[in-house]
Amino acid sequence: MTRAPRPPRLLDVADRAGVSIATASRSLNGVAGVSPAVADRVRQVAESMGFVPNAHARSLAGGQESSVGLIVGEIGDPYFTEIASGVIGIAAESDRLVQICHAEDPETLVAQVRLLRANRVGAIILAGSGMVDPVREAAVEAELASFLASGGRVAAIGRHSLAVDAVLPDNVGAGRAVAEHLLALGHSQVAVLAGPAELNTVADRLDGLLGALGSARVTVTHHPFSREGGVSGARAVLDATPDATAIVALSDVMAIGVLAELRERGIRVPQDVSVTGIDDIAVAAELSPALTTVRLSMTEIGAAALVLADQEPAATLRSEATAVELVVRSSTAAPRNPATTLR
Amino acid sequence: MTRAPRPPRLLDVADRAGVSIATASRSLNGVAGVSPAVADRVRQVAESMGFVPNAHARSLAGGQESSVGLIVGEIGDPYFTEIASGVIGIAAESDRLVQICHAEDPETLVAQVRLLRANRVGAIILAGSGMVDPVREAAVEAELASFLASGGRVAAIGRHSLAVDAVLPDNVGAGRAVAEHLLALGHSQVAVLAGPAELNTVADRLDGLLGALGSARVTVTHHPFSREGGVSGARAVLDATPDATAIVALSDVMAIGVLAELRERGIRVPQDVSVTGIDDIAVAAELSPALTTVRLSMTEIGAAALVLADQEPAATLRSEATAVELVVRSSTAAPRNPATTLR
DNA sequence: CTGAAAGCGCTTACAG
DNA sequence: CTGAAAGCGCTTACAG
Repeated sequence: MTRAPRPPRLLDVADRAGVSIATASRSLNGVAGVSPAVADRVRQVAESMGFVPNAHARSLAGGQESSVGLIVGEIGDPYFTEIASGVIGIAAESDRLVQICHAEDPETLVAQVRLLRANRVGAIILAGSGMVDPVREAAVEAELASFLASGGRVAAIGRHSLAVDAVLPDNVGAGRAVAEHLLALGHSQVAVLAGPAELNTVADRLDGLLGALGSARVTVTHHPFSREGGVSGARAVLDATPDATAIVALSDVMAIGVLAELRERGIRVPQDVSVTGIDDIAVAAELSPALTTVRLSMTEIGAAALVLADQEPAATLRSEATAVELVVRSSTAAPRNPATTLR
Repeated sequence: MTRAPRPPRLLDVADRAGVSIATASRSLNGVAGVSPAVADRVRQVAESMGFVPNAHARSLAGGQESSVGLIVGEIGDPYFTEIASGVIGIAAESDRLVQICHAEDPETLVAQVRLLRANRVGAIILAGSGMVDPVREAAVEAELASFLASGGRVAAIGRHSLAVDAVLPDNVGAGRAVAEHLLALGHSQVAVLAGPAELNTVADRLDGLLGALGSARVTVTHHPFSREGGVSGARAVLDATPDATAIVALSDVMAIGVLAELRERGIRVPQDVSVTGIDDIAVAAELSPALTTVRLSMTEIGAAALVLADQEPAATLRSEATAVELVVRSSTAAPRNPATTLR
């Protein structure tokens, strides 16, 4: 390997092609007003030299912003993975890179938005759930306002108190769909494993669920929105409310933990107890038993969020509601004989 | 919202603080040689103005490169998701953003490396498998050589013909571990569902497998490295070699498809046929039945790759081999009575 | 310890 | 159609 030669600059291309740097720039960017012959030659020279325009210089000089920032809770979580896949798909269509970062709480969120701003991304997609308490989002709000004010685009996924465009999966409807399904099956003893109460997503799903569950006897406990949260939630239910005939996890990932814990204890699903999730992540159909859940279509939602952010800003905030669909698989059935308990 | 005011610049901060732009820069970057009092004041002013340094200008002016580029096959594939999680974790420790892009073939790979170069990332992590045929990687090789020559860092995951540092999961050992497990169980009719033959990962896993399987009767067919590949592979096996007592998928994602197809047909695992995967993705333990597989620890490997790329370039290429571990779960057992077939 | 100035690699009015 | 020049927002020798 030779001594670190810097990559060729536009100037090098222009020299080699025998034109000015301005003409070279125009040729490479396909700006009108360059004779086709010259433009062609410049392009060939650039190609032959392996010229890659410096995106930083381009952005500094006022060229179009390109990349998109995506903030997720944790990319390893299938919910966020699918959103990321949708966002990356749309971004790739216009050769844009997606810069991904993690943020689980409002404080980290602010820091990540700043980092994305420092990198002058053209758009930011907020994939994490909003907080029920708007005060906790005030700092984020301010940071995003500055970004928007300087021409940035933002789209959130899910309800936020933030004044930004948003794609809104019908979380209330998802909760309701689960409730109606369980009611139709005849369940009246339902244990709900909710995620953190401070999240909008949880609040909405819970609203839909409790609103529709009506007369059924219901207990709600809160746990982390993770497999481990599902495991500990299942344990809590087994201890405190062993007469439950259905365990409702407010996310598929939690449901995975519930199924694991029940399997561990030899409790059969759905014969002894029914289990449901929400999200319909890709593996939901492959679980044991296959999980009854509600499809939110996160990949599509991720894609929709970037499409929304790419649109010209409107005078008024846009929000795009997306439909959900109950997917009945093998983890739910009519309740067992009410006389028995899980203990 | 007011008329798009541009974000504050370093100059604005300097003015407000009553110092030169040079001093402001030094203060904010913690460069030695500024009186503590002045530095403090500048930092406070910057904070109060919501100043976010322009990463592009900083990079252009010769400041440290920051972000890292990650090229995966498809972020929705758990194998890549886990790698991404590891990379993002390490990057976040030093406030770096990870720019993720997709590339499934060498041509796209070249384009993505260019895009990453244009964005002047400091390091590129190549997560996709290398190609058996080095000719197909020639263009990538050239592109990476330019990047390396201009001071970029690169680390590949898995064996490539590329002259770059690499973290090498023991794919040969993984194949061998599966073979030995099956042999110990008494299987002698093994159907192997391999991924695309052109991938190094597949070639290595196959080498280890076939080398150890020795006398056993083995058939090998190639399918896409996906759930669908597993489904069609299982169908092919059922049609062509119904006397197989074990189906070896060369990746967990394919194994998911195999399990789904067998379940569909009412073929019991492991009573009628044993099934194995490789990778040990997070959901492997939650499948029905829980999948016997080989743990590669992709999250750790992703992290190790960035750590490797972050090290000072060495005179000689570095490669870091990582260990694999057989994880026996419920999808394997001794073969059924040899007289029966899957049909 | 501090500042004036050059320069990073582009784009884009402004002239011609 | 083409070019000279200014400027984007920083960092870093170079002086003092």
